[in-house]
Amino acid sequence: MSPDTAPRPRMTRQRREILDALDTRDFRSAQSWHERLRSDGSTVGLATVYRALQALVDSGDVDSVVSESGETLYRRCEAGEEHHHHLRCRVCGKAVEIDVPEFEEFARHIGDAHGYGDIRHTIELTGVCPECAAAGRG
Amino acid sequence: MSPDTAPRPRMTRQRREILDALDTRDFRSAQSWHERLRSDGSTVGLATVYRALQALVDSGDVDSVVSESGETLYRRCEAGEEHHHHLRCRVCGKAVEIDVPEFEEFARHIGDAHGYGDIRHTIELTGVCPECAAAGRG
DNA sequence: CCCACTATTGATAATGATTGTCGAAATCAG
DNA sequence: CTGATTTCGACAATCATTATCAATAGTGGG
Ligand SMILES: [Zn+2]
Ligand SMILES: [Zn+2]
Ligand SMILES: [Zn+2]
Ligand SMILES: [Zn+2]
Repeated sequence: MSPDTAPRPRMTRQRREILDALDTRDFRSAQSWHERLRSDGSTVGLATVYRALQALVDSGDVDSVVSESGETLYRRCEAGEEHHHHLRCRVCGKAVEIDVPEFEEFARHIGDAHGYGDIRHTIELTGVCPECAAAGRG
Repeated sequence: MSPDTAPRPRMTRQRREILDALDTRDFRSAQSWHERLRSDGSTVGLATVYRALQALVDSGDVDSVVSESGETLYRRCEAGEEHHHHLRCRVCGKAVEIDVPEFEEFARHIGDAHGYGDIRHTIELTGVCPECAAAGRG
């Protein structure tokens, strides 16, 4: 019942650094982003990176996918909040955004046909990017 | 250099029990299958359940998917080794097999267009099944 | 500019799923 | 039946992620 004043987030040095690091276009784990930040001179803590990434996912500024091994990978996307999917390199994480026009409607139909509600879908393509293939990392 | 004789797996009481338990049609975590086995009177160990499920996935007899939370879920499918996808209840795990006709070819095209090789794809639909919705578990 | 009030940080402990270890028990070919 | 090997299972170890909590640092007012 309390007015519940919106708690506006503070702009801290750590959050600036994390946003800056996310400037690239790869899917990486929280730990990987943390390593990169540290190697770039930041002293940000791991827990802070996890918290910031989670917040960014919630606000729609960052996309996350769960890898085959169960790790969560994060990436700042070009499409903003718009719904889209990815073709991601399994080796280096580099991703391009794709869309699957026919599928969005198809998913709803399938759900209806089986009486399932609140349908969500996951579509991810993975492969080995040209660079990784050339480097024999495939 | 050694002939490397194919080591055929032994049929143990535990493996029989696990295969029997998997007779149902839900996606469940290894821990969940283990609980069910124990509550049905089995004394099988958790590690054994993990090992058996992994082996069954490798042999193509069981499907696995990684849930949103990163848990791996297992299910014996009707389609055998054939490639297919699922519509799964996020609450109880019940799943139906679906196919996504045009997508298989589409995936390859997208991969080629971006120079990515060894393309794999994941398509999973999740929702709340009629039973779970009726029970207010949605 | 200084203070007080909190949100945030970060080192570390805790959690939870999964995998590794290793002596004991069980399978199965001979 | 018997011995060589596989498999079991209790438990420790690992790995990603989350919770703790005292210390630190934005922010808004004076
Ligand atoms: Zn790559
Ligand atoms: Zn979509
Ligand atoms: Zn259900
Ligand atoms: Zn497919």
